[in-house]
Amino acid sequence: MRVTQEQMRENRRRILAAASRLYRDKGYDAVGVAEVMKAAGLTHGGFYGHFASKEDLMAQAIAQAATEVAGRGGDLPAFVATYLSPAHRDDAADGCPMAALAADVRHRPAAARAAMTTGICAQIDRLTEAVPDAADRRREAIGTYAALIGALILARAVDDPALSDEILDETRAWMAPGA
Amino acid sequence: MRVTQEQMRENRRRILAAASRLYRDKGYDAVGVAEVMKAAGLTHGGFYGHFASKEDLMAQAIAQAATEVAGRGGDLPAFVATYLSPAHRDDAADGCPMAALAADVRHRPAAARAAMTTGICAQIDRLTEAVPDAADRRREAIGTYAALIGALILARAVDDPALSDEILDETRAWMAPGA
DNA sequence: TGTACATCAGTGAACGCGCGTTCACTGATGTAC
DNA sequence: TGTACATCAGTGAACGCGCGTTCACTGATGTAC
Repeated sequence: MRVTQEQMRENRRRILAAASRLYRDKGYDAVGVAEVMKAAGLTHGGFYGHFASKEDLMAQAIAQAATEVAGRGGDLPAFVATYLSPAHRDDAADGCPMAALAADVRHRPAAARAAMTTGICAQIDRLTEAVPDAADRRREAIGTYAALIGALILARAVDDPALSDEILDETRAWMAPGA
Repeated sequence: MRVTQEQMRENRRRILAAASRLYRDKGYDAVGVAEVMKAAGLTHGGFYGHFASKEDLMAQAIAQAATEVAGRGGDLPAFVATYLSPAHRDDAADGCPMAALAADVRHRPAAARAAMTTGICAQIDRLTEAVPDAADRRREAIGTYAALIGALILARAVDDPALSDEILDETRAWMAPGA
């Protein structure tokens, strides 16, 4: 059943969006091609009309997610508070793709790593602009980014809710001693 | 071919050690039971005499790795420098199990998460003791730990060596402004 | 504008490979006498 | 101490399931006249 060219582009967009959500939620290895296609409202056979392989999908899903992250204005404390919120911790599917996938991308082929690198660069640049004028804005941005991602990963790994909350709260307090 | 009881315990130790190394190096999903057994010098059939399942092995491998992490004295700057060194980044197999596996453990069964939680708690406690006397030693320990793990994960994810080095160096400098 | 036909996005059955797991068997260990 | 035997850690072939990938087919789209 052939579909409109526009419908085909829309289908491709839905596949990427579904893959991005599922990968962040469950991890790359736990998500199959059939599951992604079903989430996009299609059957698995048509997958290879859009992507060369499952690895190709992952690289493109990361590339797309990396460009989506943008958007936040220059309010760094507000960004930090949102990033280290329980809501973000508990909703990885709609959250930061780097926190969810950066550790995994180490084991993936070059294309996925390249897409991840682009996203990390962009995020560091964005954070650098958000840092109040100071001598080492980029250093501040990198350190802050590392602490954000590390705290979110630790808070998600731990099975004790109180400890998880403590990691989020204390990391936030540690980064903004004045607040 | 039955072996000595002591040899059996030694074999079990070797399986756990091989699994711990392989998981840190390649990730849990990429390492098969047969590969672990081969690395331990055995054949795959004997695996289930030692462990109930692959998941059971992972939980026990994490539990063991978590207790091994100990050892560092109270020299926090030296620990940070070692942790954020290129050598540690490039040798995940022998490196920090939390940086390698914490993001992954979110998708694993309860036993693995519990073992990881124990390890993270222990590491935070150890860091807390290493922090010079201050009002919020535990806060400092948690924030430092988050930054260490986040920086190492980012440095390992990125495919640009210069950026990777920069992440390690700037995070270290950011955490110790006085040094 | 209307018609005939070639194109091709999507379908779903099938393939093949890898991996976790099982099991009959082996032969050295440990024990009872 | 030596012998006979039961135990059982390890072996390797085999099973079965899931998943990535392929492919013949369908039927709506887009195009040539």
